[in-house]
Amino acid sequence: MPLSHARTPWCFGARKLCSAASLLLPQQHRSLESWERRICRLSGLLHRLEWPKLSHFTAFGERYELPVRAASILPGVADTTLQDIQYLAGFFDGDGCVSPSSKNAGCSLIVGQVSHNSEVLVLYRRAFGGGIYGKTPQRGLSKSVLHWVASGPAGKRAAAILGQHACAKHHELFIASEWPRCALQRSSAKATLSSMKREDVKAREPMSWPYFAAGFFDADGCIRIPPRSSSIILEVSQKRKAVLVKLQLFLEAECPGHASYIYTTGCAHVLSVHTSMTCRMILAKLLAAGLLGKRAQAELALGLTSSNRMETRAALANLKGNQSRYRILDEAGCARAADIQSVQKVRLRLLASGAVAAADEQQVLLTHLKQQHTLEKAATWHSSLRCDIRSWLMEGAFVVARDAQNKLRVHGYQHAARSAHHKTCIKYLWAL
DNA sequence: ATTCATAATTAGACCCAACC
DNA sequence: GGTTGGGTCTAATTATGAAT
Repeated sequence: MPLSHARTPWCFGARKLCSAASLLLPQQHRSLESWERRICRLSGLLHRLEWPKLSHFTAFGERYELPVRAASILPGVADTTLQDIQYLAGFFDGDGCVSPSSKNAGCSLIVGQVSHNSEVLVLYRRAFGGGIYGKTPQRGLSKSVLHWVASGPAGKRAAAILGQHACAKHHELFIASEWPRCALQRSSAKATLSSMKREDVKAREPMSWPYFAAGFFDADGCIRIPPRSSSIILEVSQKRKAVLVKLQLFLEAECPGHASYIYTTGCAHVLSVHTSMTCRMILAKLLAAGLLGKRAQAELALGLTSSNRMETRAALANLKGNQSRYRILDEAGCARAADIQSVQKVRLRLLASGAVAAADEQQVLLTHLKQQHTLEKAATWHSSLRCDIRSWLMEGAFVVARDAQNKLRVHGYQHAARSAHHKTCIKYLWAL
């Protein structure tokens, strides 16, 4: 059983330890290289931290033991509302996968989702049957993942129903719903599926708020509060540009006067709405249409004011995945970024007016500010890493294997003497 | 306001195999 | 043939700050 924070003496010492360490090793004197070396070592340790396999998850206030076996009797069609189906179709367009099973015997529908966002998987099971299974345990910054799988008759029926409402994957769903019996035709169906996944297929027209709002946005959307202003930005990123174009047309019709942009980054396309008023309107409509996974995020964003900007940004970051956990600027970081931008503006103005010497002075200042910013960001990253590793070890995570470059040897937290284990870990953290 | 670059997580695709 | 439970690999996605 993991030690509780309230009772653990190590936990009481954690903050003191951080501050004591910073006194012993004056952080302002550390070079960027030194920070990067320390971050690299801690990241190595972080990526080897694993939680015990998930035995259950909770959704809609109910506890579900894993695996949630496939239902033997399919749910009735009448049990699910049209809005639910549209939502699930939107979500499937965003995060679903049509995949032939081994030897092409059948075709399964799969939706994967991090375990804290498992409500949607329960919705799929309620609507179409199928089962919910654990996939990967939580390791490092990667959260544990669950997946809903519907195969056989359940899969076929789900594909047929979802296919009527999906805009991007309706062809794939149609193939799954009509999975052939003949082996030769199955091979060809598999090949067609593969080619569809690679191409930007023609998106179908019927968009609705439950589809976009809830489903598609829940799966593929992003709510942002930029570091330098109290505004909201909504983004939807997709490999298939055609879907985003349809979405843009839908928003134009639904939110007159709104401004959105589609730009390409790498191999994906992003639809971005950055006018705060429009974003608020869209968020309100999304909530009304049954936004589920990002409901808390949307509500937080709608409560944004100029006075609670930093708290809202931090709270929003807590509700999201860990992709950028250590890159999010704190209050001081945002202030530094704002300083850099204002000096940059002054420099450009001076350059435009021909005051080259003064502009050069600003350039020197700018370089200094940027260096300082980089250094401070690294220090914050390092400090967050230390705190995370410490608290995750206390919550029951264990180190899975020994790293070739890393001299530390830590035994599984579950099996080793707890205090000895913690002393080793904290000694290690102290040494960094 | 608009667009871009980037990092890291995660989704997706493709496996396999045991079992019912 | 379908269900369950895993695995791996990498492209896609999600999220960010920052440049223009």
